[in-house]
Amino acid sequence: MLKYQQIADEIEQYINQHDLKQGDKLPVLEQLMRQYAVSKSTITKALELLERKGVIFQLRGSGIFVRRHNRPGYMSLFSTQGFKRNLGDRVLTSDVLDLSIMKPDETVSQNLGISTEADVYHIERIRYVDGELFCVEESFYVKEIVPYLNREIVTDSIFDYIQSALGITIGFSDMYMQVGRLQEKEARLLQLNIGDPTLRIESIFHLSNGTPFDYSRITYHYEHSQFVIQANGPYL
Amino acid sequence: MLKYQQIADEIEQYINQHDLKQGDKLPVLEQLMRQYAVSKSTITKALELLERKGVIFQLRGSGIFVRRHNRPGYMSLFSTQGFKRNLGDRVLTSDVLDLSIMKPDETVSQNLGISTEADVYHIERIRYVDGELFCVEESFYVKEIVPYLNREIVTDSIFDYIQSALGITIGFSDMYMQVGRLQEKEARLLQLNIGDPTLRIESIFHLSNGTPFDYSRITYHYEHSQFVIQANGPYL
DNA sequence: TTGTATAATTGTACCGGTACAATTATACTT
DNA sequence: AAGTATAATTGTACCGGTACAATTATACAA
Repeated sequence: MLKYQQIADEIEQYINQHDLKQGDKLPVLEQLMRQYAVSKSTITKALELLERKGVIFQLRGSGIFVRRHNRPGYMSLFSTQGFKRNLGDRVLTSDVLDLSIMKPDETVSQNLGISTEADVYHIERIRYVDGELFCVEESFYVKEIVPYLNREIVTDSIFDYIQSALGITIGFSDMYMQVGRLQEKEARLLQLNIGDPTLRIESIFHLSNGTPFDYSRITYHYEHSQFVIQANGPYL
Repeated sequence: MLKYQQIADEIEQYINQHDLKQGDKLPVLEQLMRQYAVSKSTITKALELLERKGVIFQLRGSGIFVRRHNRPGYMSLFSTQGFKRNLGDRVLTSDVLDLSIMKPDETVSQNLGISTEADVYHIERIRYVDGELFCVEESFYVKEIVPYLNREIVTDSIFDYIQSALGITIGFSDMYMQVGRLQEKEARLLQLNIGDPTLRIESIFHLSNGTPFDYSRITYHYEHSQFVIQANGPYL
């Protein structure tokens, strides 16, 4: 494991364990250097990670401070995208409605940048947070990249599997979101009514070399989904 | 202006002017070093900025590549938060419904971390993108930090003003979003019907020293608002 | 007490370097 | 043509350093 990641993790743990609050001051850079016995740039790198993650903010001439929003019940928008971690103490479970191999239609092949003749895994799941209906998700994985999936993997966490078992590293994702009304099938699955409000997010996940490998459409239960996004500058 | 910001801007311009597409390769690091006559770490910093912004991705052993999503009509979620730039060729205009000084209620004072006795500016605007109804926004600015606002400033861009004229630097923001149904007043302003779907985003903007100075609530017209978020790893 | 100049603190910009792992190109074999 | 070892390419991790601007603390004056 990389030094700066390790250090970032430890600092974050420290913050959580000591239940530090917004504005609380952390040890100064030089102190952290000594404490972890690494160079300045390594500490800087670790702190930068934490800053991006919304865990701290740094103020030159002053110090390093804890950043913490104060609204329980809001999930990070990014933590719900394919990852079962980072939901804090909440439990994410799934019902698998479908797991099959198929040929993609025009839209899917377009978004994944593959031919309509290539194989894709098709997965449909209902997801729950603490037992409450959270969203329905339909996703497509390029079979050439993710050659094998089974019900167990798909019930748990697909992303965990493809990273740990297949050694695939995920690079970045594009998420497209819009608000709309529920259609018949979605409404039935979410136990809501046709025409009810909903949030839809389409995501395209890319390997670190830029190849798309997963296209997914998530439809959220509007009453049980609220998200927080911690954004950073620079605001130019 | 900082070197690495300057370089980042120039590289981004280059990409746009030459209309490079996803996957196109940029000059290698060493070439960029020579080209801009700066050290490796400065180029690295510039590229890191662009990577965070979703403009490029880097692949070690291979090169630096252009990243570009291909859905016109989707606005970056962050560019619509207080900034009139970065909307591409789209035009953002506003109708100011109210601009007044008042005492904050409990909710507002809580979110801004001030007493209910402190003064705040209250602003209510309807916002249009290319003339189309986009959202209604109600925002509160701490008067002690932003001592003066007028109708002209508020019609244009508040953030531009407080940064350039007041020299205030914005640090970070927390955004809370959820989907719901329109209430009477919102529906009227957005020319929609009561109960129609909507996206609501509350934002708290902080100075770079962590002090909140702006709390705002935006209610979006669900038919004219679709957003893109370009996310980066690491996905652990 | 209140302001004000001065000094100490502290993170950031930028330089230059070494080592290395991941990728890609090349040469070689089968 | 297709695989395979080898070398060249290329970005990232990490080190250590100087200079500086923003903040905060200190000492002093009004």
